[in-house]
Amino acid sequence: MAETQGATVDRVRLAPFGDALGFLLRLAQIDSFERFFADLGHLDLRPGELTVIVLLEGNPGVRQGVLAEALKIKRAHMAKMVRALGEAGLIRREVPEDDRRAVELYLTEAGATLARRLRPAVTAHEARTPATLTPAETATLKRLLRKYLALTDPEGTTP
Amino acid sequence: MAETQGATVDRVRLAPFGDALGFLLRLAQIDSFERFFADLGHLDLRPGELTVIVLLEGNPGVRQGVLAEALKIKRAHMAKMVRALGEAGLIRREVPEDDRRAVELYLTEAGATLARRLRPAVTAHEARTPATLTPAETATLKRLLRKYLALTDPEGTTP
DNA sequence: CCATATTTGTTTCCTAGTAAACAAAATGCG
DNA sequence: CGCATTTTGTTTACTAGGAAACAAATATGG
Repeated sequence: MAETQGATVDRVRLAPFGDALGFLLRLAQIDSFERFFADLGHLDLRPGELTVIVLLEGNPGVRQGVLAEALKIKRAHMAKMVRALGEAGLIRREVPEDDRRAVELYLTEAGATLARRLRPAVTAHEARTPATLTPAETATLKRLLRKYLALTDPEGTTP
Repeated sequence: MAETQGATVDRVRLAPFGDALGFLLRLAQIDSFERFFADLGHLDLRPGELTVIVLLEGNPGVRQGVLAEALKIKRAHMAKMVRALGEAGLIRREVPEDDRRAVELYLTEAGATLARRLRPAVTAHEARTPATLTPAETATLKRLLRKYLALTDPEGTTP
């Protein structure tokens, strides 16, 4: 038995958090993260880095601050990922002529090769509906999350 | 202007992540976290600690491992919170006679006083529907999240 | 044109949480 | 009983990410 206290856990009264939206969202994100790893963990790349690599394929030359904002992570954190990906030889930083504060990001050859390898796995993962929801329910869930977030656009673009 | 590149952000092509469930969940959790802080930030207590204090009011003597499992955090992390809350004089650790590995948690007087002060704020926060969703939509969203998570029980108890 | 303010990215320190190795207690099986 | 296994909690080292202070470059208002 993995959990001696399995029976006891059932009796923790989670009120007033058990049905809170924030709590459900946290659990759902943990679960979704596990799904992500189950499908893509074999690629042994961190989720954030995988995201940047794949997005750079469709957005060559994007400024790292813009990418950070689109992904809702802070510039400070993006700077660290950019450094790591640069040291790994997967991306190239380029300072544009017209604004020498900025940094534009491009995939290196190695990065582009990796991106081509990642894309089908990512696409397959996205297409897979969670086992506990029907496709219609998944669509409704996504629609409500977008509405909650005041996003209107189901395409691959930021709001 | 806070964001010079605001216009540029709109043109980051987020495909294939822009409509991914995992991405939407991440954004939603960030938003929900901000809502939590907007309502409860003035209590200057960390969210995790607030959760433990309020839950201990309804679950006196719960074992810390059981509480960790119910909240889906690891025991290692719960151990740190327990130590911090103990040092702050808010909870008391008690080793039961019949199992001297275990630790049962109780609120101290100071902890109970704090819990009484927190409870109405938490209740009010939970009752508040997000501005972008109708109450019916919020209910549907929660129901779908519970189904996604394979939880059946909308009460304040773990599944 | 020049001083001031803002933007961009980086660094440093911090928080939340995980993973792995561990010790002590309890359980189980010969 | 006695030894191996499991459970419970802790410690240490790590990852993801944020906050604040900073420097360089650019924009702006006089």
